[in-house]
Amino acid sequence: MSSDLRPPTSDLSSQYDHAAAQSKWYPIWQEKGYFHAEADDPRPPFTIVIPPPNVTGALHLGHALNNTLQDILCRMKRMQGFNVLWMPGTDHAGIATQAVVERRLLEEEGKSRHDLGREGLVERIWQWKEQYEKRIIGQLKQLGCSCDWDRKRFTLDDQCARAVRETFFKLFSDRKIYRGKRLVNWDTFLQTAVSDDEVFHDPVKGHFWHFKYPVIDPQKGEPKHVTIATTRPETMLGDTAVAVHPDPARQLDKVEAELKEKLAAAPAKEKDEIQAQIEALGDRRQSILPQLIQLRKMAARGVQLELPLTGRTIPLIADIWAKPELGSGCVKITPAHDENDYQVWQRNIDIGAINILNPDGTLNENAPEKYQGLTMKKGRTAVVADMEAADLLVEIEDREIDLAHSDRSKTPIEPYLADQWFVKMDELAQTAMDAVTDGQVKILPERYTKTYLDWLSEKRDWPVGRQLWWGHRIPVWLCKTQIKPDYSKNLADPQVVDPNVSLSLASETISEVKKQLSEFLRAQGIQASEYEVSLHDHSYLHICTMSDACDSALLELKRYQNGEATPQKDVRTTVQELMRSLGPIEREDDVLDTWFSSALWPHSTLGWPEETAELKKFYPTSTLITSRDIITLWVARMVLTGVYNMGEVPFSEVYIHPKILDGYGETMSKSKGNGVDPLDVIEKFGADALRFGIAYLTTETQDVRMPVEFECPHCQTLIKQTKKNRTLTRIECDKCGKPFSTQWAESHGTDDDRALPRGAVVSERFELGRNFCNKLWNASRFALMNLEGYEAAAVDDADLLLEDRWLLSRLATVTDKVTAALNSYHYADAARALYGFAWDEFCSFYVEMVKSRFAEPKQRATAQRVIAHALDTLLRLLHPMIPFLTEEVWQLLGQVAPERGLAKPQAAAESVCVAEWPEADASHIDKTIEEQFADFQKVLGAVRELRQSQNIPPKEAITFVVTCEKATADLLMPLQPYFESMARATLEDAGVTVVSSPRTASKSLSGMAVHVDISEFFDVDAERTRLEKERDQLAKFVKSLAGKLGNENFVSRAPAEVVDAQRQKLAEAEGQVASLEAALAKLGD
RNA sequence: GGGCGAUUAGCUCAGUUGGUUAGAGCACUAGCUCGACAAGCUAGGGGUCACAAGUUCGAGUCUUGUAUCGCCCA
Repeated sequence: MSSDLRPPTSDLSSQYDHAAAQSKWYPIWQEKGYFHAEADDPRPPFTIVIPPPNVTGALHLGHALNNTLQDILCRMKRMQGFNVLWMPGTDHAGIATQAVVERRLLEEEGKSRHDLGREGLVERIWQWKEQYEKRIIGQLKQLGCSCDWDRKRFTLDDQCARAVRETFFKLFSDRKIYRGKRLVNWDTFLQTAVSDDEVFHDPVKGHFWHFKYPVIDPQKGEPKHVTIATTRPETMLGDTAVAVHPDPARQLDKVEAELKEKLAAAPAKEKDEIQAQIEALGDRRQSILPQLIQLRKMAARGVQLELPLTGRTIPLIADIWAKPELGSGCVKITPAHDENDYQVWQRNIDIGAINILNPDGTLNENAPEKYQGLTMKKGRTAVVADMEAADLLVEIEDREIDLAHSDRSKTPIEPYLADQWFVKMDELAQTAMDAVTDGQVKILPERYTKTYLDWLSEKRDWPVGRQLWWGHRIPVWLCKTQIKPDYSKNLADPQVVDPNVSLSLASETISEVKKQLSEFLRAQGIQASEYEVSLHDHSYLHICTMSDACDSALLELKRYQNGEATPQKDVRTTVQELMRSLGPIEREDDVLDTWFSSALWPHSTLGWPEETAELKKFYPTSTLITSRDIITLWVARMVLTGVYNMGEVPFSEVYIHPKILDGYGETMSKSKGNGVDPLDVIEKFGADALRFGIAYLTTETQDVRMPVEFECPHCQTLIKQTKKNRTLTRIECDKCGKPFSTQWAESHGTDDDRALPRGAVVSERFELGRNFCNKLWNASRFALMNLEGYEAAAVDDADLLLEDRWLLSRLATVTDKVTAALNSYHYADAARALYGFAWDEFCSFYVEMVKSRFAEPKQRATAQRVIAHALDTLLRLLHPMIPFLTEEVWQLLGQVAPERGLAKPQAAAESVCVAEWPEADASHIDKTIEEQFADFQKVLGAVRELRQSQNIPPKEAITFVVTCEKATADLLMPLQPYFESMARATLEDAGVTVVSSPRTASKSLSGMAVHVDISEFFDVDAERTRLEKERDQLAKFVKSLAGKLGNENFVSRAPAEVVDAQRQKLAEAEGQVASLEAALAKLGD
């Protein structure tokens, strides 16, 4: 694969060309099949399933983070010899995608989904999906992700559909799927229920209307009206009761006690306010309590109220939801349109519930005729006006209301009572909790286990139906039986949803229907195993189908019912019977919640329900890397379905990574205009820089703030993104004044805006990665330039110089550190270790020191072998983070040094992708060598510092001596050439007694002192100032140490080694002070 | 309202079980084009570790409280 390479010579550019490397290597990796995993590969498997990105839109920086982290792990594991499968794919993201396509349809063509019809719209969404899936996959490839593209899946593809159907059928057969009435968050724009998780709350300015409801036939002394207050007056049309607290006096006591407790604990500035509240409560005892007690008695008597405007009467009831401490103490109850009122209804089932809304948010036939068809907003105005006209409006207060909005359409949510499909969660949730508490699934960082367990422990049933067209259609047919069961038995209240009760009670009565149905279906060639029937609400049949053939058969039945077809003779009698006992049969229109299909992702992608070789080999997967906001929605549900379908958890570890925020600490999103397209970063800095930057900032505790800038496409000036300018469609450059368009223009701009050149959004935080890549590139160039004549051979330890041993020792340490860090998801630690080693040790010292050795024929060969080996190891360690650069250099290195290694040189792998992951050679780790080298570094640093502080021009050669112990002197003297080349300084002597020139600038180090001869550059004042400053600093340190050691408590209670260490430090520091004093004395006046 | 997390240099962040004079990158200052690298090199300035109390011989690190910010859940 090296045929198309340039020769590795010095004509390589001094800037790393990331674009070229990216476009060259990715296709080759793919052709070579490095990313493809086979089930019959005997090596141990390592599997990650990608958190499938939504096909809603292109990937943003958060995805880049998520996928980079996965890729780093996959690439390392691949090098470690695992059979790595990274399963890629995308998510159909039901509601989100349909909403995007619908919005676009409306904006661009002025059409609604109803204009297109179900098939037409779904067709459009498929087109959208194709377009964005392509873009997303392109982005992942640009990023360097080593996914097995031969196995790409989509949550709505045939394979996933099979898994979904199988799972649904299994759940249905296990009686874990039921249909119930629930108050849902109704999005009137999209006309679908949205889950709680898709709702956000926004405070808006609103009002509090106080209404009077007349009491019917009040007894003497009883009030003629009951006052209630509401923020949503139009819902009164659906009221079914007014509630008063069952024990208002005790409730007031309770509230008062709580307030007093709060008062005692409250900080001074809040005390006044709480005190005022307590007093107000006291007043209420006088003003309102007697009346509430009276109302309570009236409720017990069964008093009815007149519900104004409707001609209905509603009961006054007693319920704890009424708050005697607030407002009038009474509350209207609208069970079909308020969560709390719904709960009241559950406790007082007789009051019933009245749904006054149409799916489109207008008032329906349950409202009085004059309001029907009005929107809620218009209904509100009308109701308020009519109440006022009837003299039943008491007052209007201003009030801020926390209003629920749909995350998808951004319109207000209407609570709405609707039939919904649910998955029973009690047992399923428990299995998912057990998996984590047993330690079968480990969540990292550990604190997120709490999020997971807390959510599951609520065991709330999962509403899985969505009134959408884009998704897996629920495979159920519904119809009403015409056979009336005998309800003379004492049935549970039909309003209470309990499928088990209904089922057992009514089972006898439907056996007849079931028999007819199975006869019919058998005649159509349908097996009993292909469908499952259950009874709902005593008279509704739910037929869950497992096959398309079964659906066709039922469709045929529907056609008979509609008179569109006539049954064959042989089934005619059966069909006639069936048609007598069944009402019209309809297929469920709803589709499943997207998370239903994503929940199956780890096993559905591997072929379940087929028992595939892949499933056997790669399930359970190894690890899941995802972001914390879907721990509950996705992770928990994958565990639950994994255990349910496979009998085994889907993965053993879950790593939750941080989130990328913008410079203001806000989450990035397209809708805020502060998103960053990874491609912009890749174009400007390169994929390697992006990846390294991401790894570098992926720490365990913190989310990451990333201030972002627009880059002017005309002059490359960076313009800080602010909350204000991020939603402009065009910006004029601060510097060149020319306008450019922004990403906001794509969705909100005019054609004129979009015609302008686009300003990329980038962040200077990726400069770190770019600079690092460039540094490595140049260090590699240096090595390549000097490897001419390289011959592989075993290197004898005796031939290694101090710097070689030091480098190898450090390399071994770093190898261990990086491996351990990556294995435990400490990406930043790994990145920082590599950055520090490569830049500050390999480049700044080893490369500098080895320069002179390349000029020495005798030393050249060993130096070449060591540097080739070190570079080889470094490339392998860095490859998971910066795959393109490392591959580029790996190939170049392979041309001049095809065989590498110290003890036993071996042929290098054909690609760094498949090279072996380095193992630290423990025999190379040598603390003594590292300490000795540190002495050298200190002396070199002192010389450089003195040179600068004395303003000695860099070109001037200087001489210096070092006072130190003999052993140190023996170490330093042979390093003479390095002082020469790295500080342009000659070490003339070193030892216990050395003769220094009369005029020196000195620096004292622990156990050593460096004296630079400055006869020719002498600046007494500068030197004195510097020495004094240093002495004062040290004196302070000495004082603090002496104080510490003088403290009897410290000496007696601290561990001996700590005390000893302090003593040693003190002695050293005192020595340094003395030598500084001496140097000062030598300066004279 | 409940839970989780954060607050360290102008900015973005590290700082392992408490133990040197608290680190890095960017930005800043001064000097440097020496054949790997100006996206660079050398040196330098810059911090009361949010605030308060406590535990301890010793606190950026542990405890409690306060303030501010973020996220999740109701």
